[in-house]
Amino acid sequence: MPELPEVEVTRRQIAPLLVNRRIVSVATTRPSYFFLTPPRTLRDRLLGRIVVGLDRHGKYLLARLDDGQRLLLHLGMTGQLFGAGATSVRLLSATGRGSLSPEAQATGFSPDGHTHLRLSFSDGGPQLFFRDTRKFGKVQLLGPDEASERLARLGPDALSVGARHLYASSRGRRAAVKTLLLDQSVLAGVGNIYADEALFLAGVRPSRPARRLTRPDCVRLLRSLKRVLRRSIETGGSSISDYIRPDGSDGAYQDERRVYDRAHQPCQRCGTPIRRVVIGQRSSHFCPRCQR
DNA sequence: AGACTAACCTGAAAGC
DNA sequence: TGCTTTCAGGTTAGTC
Repeated sequence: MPELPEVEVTRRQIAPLLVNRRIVSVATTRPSYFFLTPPRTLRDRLLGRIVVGLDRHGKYLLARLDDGQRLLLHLGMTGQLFGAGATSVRLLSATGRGSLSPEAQATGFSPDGHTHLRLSFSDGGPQLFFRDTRKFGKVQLLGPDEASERLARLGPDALSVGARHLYASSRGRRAAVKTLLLDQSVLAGVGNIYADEALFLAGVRPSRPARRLTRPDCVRLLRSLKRVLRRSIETGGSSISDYIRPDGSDGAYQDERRVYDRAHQPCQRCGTPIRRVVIGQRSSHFCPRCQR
């Protein structure tokens, strides 16, 4: 369940392991739909490249390469990026690349049969691993022109979108507002946990038809959403089912959630038991009294 | 176009 | 105890 905050925390922790390093070997598991770009092609086109930056849009990570290609990574449900196999941290810092945090070394992760991608670098430092038990994650290499085309399917990043956009997108939609928030082509980055949390904070019931949102509703909803997302990034994300940070530690936002996975427990604001319903094939949690 | 469904995958948890 | 079923979730292809 990595959503925007977990992906952002991952981006920040993994960037030092990737940026300004030259790829010298690419190891993968067998071809599968996990590899939108086949392993062979990946290897051919990644060897010798230097990563010049690591960006995020919604739940996607995009590694920019020195030849203009972009490596797109999606963590799906259970994807984890981590570094390991450091042979010389000192070498890295000595070459002026910035030092890797000590935590980045001892991750508690270890490569196994679910580790689908391994990158090694010319400095002999830590390798980068992409592990994904359920293989809902994605790896795709895009040419300079393909990247924007691929991202065009996504709406603006949830952290940078305005209430007007949400209001406009909600017009004429009979489906639940919860579904709207989860629609990555409307806004990118929101998943099940933060949709529920934002709706609670805004006092909006997840089942409300999107077209019934007023402008003020949209303002409150977006404000709540950003607050929840920012706070989660601050606390390292939610470690609810599978997610742990690249450095191996747990996030802490799960301790702050108000409704997600709290069915039958009292609402922290009014004491009414939290309810769970299914909307758009997703479990949704809300307070029947605080959310209308 | 929007709305709804099934499929992809695996491990944990619940059911028997 | 041990086998079987159910469930979770992000995305996409397919159908109406």
